[in-house]
Amino acid sequence: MVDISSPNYRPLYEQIKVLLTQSLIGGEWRPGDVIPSEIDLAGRYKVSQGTVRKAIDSLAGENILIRRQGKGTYVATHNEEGVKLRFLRLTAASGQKEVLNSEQVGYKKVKADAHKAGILQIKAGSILIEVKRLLTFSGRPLIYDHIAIPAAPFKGLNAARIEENNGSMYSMYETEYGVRMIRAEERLTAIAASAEVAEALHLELGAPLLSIERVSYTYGDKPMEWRLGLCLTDDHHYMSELE
Amino acid sequence: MVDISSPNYRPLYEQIKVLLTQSLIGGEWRPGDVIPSEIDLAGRYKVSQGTVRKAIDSLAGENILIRRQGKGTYVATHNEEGVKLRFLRLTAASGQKEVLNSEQVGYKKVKADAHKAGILQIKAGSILIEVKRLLTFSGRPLIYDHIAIPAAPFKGLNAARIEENNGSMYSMYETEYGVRMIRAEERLTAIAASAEVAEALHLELGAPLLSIERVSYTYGDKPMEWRLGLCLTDDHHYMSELE
DNA sequence: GAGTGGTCTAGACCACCAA
DNA sequence: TGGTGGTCTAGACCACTCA
Repeated sequence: MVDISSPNYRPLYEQIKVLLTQSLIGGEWRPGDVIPSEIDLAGRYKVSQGTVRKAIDSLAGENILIRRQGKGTYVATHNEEGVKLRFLRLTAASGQKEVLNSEQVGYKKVKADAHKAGILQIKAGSILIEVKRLLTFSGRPLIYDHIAIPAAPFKGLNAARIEENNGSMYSMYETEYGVRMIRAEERLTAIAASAEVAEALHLELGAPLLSIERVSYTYGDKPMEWRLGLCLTDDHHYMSELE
Repeated sequence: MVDISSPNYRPLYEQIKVLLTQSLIGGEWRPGDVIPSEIDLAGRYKVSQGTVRKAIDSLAGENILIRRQGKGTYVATHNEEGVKLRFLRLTAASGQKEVLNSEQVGYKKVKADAHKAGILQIKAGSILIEVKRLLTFSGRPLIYDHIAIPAAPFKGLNAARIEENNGSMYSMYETEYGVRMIRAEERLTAIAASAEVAEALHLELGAPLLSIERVSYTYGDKPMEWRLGLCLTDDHHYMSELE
């Protein structure tokens, strides 16, 4: 029970939502786990099942939890088939399903410049891990990716580890470090290919490319990854749904 | 009341949702109107207030209805400040607010080719209205727009009418024809500027542009507008939220 | 104060799943 | 068969708006 007459009143179900989120951050339930049933949670927090239900509904709507009738409520994960590429909006113009492959072309640790430090909300000069890679779709190189993450939460990460995970960064973050990305923001522009990228993607200098700058956020809306993808879009496009 | 043992069982609130949508399509409640209160609707459909509430919640989540505590539930509209440019994802890199202006550079009626007819789900050869225009942001030309809509639902539309509405197409569709767009899909690619566009946007031939192909849908997910925007993105970007 | 949407509860029953 | 989430109801009370 909660004091309803408090000056900074918040609906009960929102408070429950915060408590659930804290259990997720704290690692009580990890990606892929089943969380306790609605009735159990109602008992734990001393509220009705309907209130817990509303909190879970909200988290399920944000793709943080997944409900499965008859089985239980699960912590969402990037590991399952079908959800693996949840943040990838690039699809073939033909609609064909494609085979993705990742080839690592660079790995280093650097000090964060002011720009990236600001975006990732860390101190300028903190250590970043930066990865460059080439993504091929059905054998054709299409994306030149540049990824930066703070080194601190990813202790022990190295180039070989990424290779082992076959370039599936989000799976690796979850499985090995318990860091789950819940949402991302992307900024798209059209640019002309630089020499470095033109060579990697087998293009002419100055060819138009789709530039996708992405910032990914983990629980509590904390930014955890910066990414710049330069994409060839002659037979692919970026899909965006407006609602 | 509804037969729950029917073979093709659907939750009551979904059936209510369909009934509400039909009233929207039929024009019983037009954009900007207040719909009856939850209690009234519960009485009309012979269900509990909670069931109506769930149906309305769902429609509100799709931005089709808007709830205002203490006042009532409204049919969403593109006419209000703040919602006017709901589908415009292009923002200044600086984050500055901008003044938009539209200059019409072309207006004609044509027969639909197979491609557009397929997209708009009309017969090839049907009459389309096609508009070309130049959008300027704070005085600078940034988007070269090409718009196509079926002529049939927009009887009496002409170039002057568009000018009167100052290029705000979605407002005009609603206000003058009762056609409200509820969602859209966009496909983005990077292309090189053609001669026509380069001249309009004061660019060099071959400069990289963001190409945005949009299909907009009205109630019942019926496609009603095709649009191709070619955008200069040297100091603007397209924002996309991934969840 | 009357009317609206917003929250919360308690309880019944249904649909789905696994053992 | 028992446990889970999903639907539906009825009723109480709160917060907001406006006359």
